[in-house]
Amino acid sequence: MKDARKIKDLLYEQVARIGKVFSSPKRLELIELLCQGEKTVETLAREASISVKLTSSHLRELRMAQLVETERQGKNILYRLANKSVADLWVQVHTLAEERLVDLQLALQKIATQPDDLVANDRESLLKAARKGEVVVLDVRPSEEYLNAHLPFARSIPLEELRQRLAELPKDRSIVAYCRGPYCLMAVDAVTLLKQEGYTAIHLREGVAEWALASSTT
Amino acid sequence: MKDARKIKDLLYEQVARIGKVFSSPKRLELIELLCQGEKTVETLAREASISVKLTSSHLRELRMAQLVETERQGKNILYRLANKSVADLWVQVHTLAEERLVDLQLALQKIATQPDDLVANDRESLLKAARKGEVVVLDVRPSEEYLNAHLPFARSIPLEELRQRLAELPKDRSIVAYCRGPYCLMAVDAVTLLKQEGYTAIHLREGVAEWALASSTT
DNA sequence: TTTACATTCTAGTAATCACTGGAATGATTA
DNA sequence: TAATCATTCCAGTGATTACTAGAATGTAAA
Repeated sequence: MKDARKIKDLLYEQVARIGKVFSSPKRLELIELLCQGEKTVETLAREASISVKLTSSHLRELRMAQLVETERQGKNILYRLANKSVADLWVQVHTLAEERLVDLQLALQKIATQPDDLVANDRESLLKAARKGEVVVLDVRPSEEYLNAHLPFARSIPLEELRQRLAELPKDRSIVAYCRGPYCLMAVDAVTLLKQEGYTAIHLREGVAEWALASSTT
Repeated sequence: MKDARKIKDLLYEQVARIGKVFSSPKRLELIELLCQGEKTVETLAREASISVKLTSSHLRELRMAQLVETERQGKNILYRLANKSVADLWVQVHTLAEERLVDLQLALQKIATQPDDLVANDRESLLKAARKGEVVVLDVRPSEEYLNAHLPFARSIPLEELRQRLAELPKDRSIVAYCRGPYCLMAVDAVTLLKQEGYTAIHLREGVAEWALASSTT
């Protein structure tokens, strides 16, 4: 058979369809947003700072690669990831990127004002401390995202409300703030604010998707 | 800060560099070949059925994304994956593709003449049977690839030599043949040949990379 | 029906990409 | 030195991509 080549080309082409989805920065951002739960086109567009129309076309790419599903809800159309594997792959791709790309490492270092990130193997000890109430795990994402899924023992105070609700937080314990993941800056802002106000605050780079993948493989 | 957008764009752009590598069919094929061990440009070009020059430029992309390393060995330059994570990501990408893309599922079904694939959860039982010698695990890849890494208890008979070396195989036990992975057709050919010659032969879709990832996560 | 949400079509721009061919350059071995 | 392996530069083709804009279409709630 000399058509072995044709068959192979066809197979790799199909796999490349998935790869293509992960080759556009904006599409990656949309995937990360969808990792936080289902969202409307408008929300996605706003959060990713692009037009509704462009969002729509990126979502179309995602739909054609079978990576997202849609559901009509009244006037809105909700988009969600088709599968946990999609969120997992996003985490694995950005993890490999962080592992290999020096430029990305440098950019991430600039974001963290202090070297106060908790790293992956601290997950167990964080969990233990949170269970005992020794630290407060703080979810600063919008509350819908918290309601969809959150880290164990986490409390929700969206970044927008944080300044008004500071009184809810204790000053005698460490506050571990997290948001959507390493590329979301909300937790960074939260930590900055908390430190200004005299709290002990730590930034956790992991989001729900990162936590879920790490938990399922250990 | 209104430059939060700029920072985010920069971060996602970096991750997309990795995604871009996985968006070209030929690059995927090169990655799969490199999963079998280090290879020269010439070998890669021949195996992927493309020109040396084009191979060289694809490898350049891979190098710029820090996913491969090179080493000079005499006249040749050897390429190898920078990291086990790269092989793992390849497996995860093609696994997700097989999970989500109906076209790919159909194409793969056509390849397997019989529905005689061993599936993932049979790994343990295959291992047990191989250990006891109840089945023969047969590696039909070129012997350099076998020497670089192979499945536990596997024996090496490259596809090219199989017809001449049939006598080495027993007729009273099942022969489980594998090659580079689900997109490599060598094991399919081997099984076809073995069945013609009266052997009991089964096709294992997993290659070394797939096996390694599955073993490390369970 | 009007309004809001969402997609689709067309059309266009600017950029990038995969691939080919020719010619030049290096590095290494014999 | 010549031969081999590999990369690079140039130039060019054809295709695809990301994005924007305007207009039309569809779907569902008020």
